Amino acid sequence: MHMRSSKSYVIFHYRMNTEKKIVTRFAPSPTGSFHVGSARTALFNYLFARKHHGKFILRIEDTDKERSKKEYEEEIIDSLSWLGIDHDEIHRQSERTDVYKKYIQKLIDDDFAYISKEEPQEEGKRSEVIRFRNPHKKVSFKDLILGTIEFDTTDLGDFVIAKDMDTPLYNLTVVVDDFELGITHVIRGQDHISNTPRQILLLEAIGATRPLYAHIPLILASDRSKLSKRHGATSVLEYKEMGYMSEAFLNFLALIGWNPGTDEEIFSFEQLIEKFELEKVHKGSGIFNPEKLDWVNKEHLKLLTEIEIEIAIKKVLPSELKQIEGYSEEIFSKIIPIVIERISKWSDIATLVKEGELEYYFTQPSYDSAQLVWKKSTAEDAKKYLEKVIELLETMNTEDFNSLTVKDTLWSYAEEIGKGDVLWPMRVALSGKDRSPDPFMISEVLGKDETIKRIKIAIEKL
RNA sequence: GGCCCCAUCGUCUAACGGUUAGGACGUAAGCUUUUCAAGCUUAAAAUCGGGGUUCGAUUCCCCGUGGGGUCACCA
Repeated sequence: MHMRSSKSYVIFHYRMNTEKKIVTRFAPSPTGSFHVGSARTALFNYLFARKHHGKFILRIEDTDKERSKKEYEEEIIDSLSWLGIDHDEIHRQSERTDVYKKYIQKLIDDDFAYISKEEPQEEGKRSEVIRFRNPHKKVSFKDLILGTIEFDTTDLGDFVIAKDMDTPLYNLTVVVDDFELGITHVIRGQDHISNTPRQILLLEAIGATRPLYAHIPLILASDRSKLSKRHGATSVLEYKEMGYMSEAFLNFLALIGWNPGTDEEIFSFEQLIEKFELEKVHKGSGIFNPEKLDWVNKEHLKLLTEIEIEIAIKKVLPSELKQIEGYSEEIFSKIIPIVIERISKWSDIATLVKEGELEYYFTQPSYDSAQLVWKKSTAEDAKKYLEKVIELLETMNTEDFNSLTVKDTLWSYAEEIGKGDVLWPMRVALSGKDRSPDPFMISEVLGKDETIKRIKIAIEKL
């Protein structure tokens, strides 16, 4: 955006100075695992607040004493902390009963609410609750994402706002807290749209200013249904355990329902804050696509420096790796570049180890002698070629033995005989695998002596 | 079912009312120093349907259809 005239510049500054500070909140209830959808809601609230140098509040909505669990609250905190979404304030609704009580009393005093005698139809229901006196009017609000939404609140009836003076319910606590905490923007999932008219009625009754609403699209499973356990991992911590990078995970989440309008897709957390715009958030829900997550994660992986990789990788090394015969840190640090190229997330390392894809770097592989023979060449040929390979390798300097020099040494011979005829048996001699990195890279890791030793073993087998 | 919301490739998405409807993931094919991985190139793949408005609709309006949300003394 360019300033077109001094006039708009003035207006811009005027607004900067007079607009009140933006305050957003993320208000999860600790009644279950911390979901990826919740993470995205938290992210958008965070991004918006940070971008505008506002405040981001975490509010634990634990008014339901039966369903709320401390362990779930801890999961929320842990998840957000892994994601790097830090809050400026934290509040627990269970600790604010007195505040709500005051408002309930006022509502009753002002005749906006009343104590209602009930005939309990179900077990556990009370014979007396506090209901809001519905004014039966039309309510409309301008959603920042969806535009104007209108409801006829008559359909809502006299909804219950508290079970008793000390047991307020969701709609009441939300309205009171958003007001008392000075929330300017309520950014939440579209599943809350139908709560909005109730909350508007309530906030008008308590004389609260109305916040701006932004209902963000939902994240759906691949069959367009609600994301649930049967679709695979739904909790944020599961993704942490699967070895995704938090920054990549956030990047991926942000892209469901939002994009900066350019072709760029890979963003750091800082870039996300810088580029995020509520106005660019979509209306329609999006599907959680795990393949794209893998790709985004891999892109972030590629951006890491060698040191970062080394630190990260050491944290996730499976214990099985160290149990491999011949394991050494020295060899392992040599294969890090090879490993990085073949994974998209940290847990893939464990898979590589489990599938024996790393073992041969540390220890002599076992394999069937038939594997050593490339296509139509014979065992005798393979033997002959390998003997020549050794002869060539012997001429090399131990200090100067790396994938490039090995390649230089062997290349013309391989081309002369046939690349597959020479390189395939060499590669199998070193790895024992039908599939692996090329023989030059493996040679570099193994070093001259071990390379020659393994080829000799192969020759014995032929 | 009532109320509310939504609708571009399989998926995530771009496109002042004028584009050969663009990009990315995934898929397929090919290339690159044997295999695998990575990389590169190419391909297939979309404006839900019907009416308007307009010289011209992906874009604006209406009606269908489809999908989703929500209808608690849960949040």
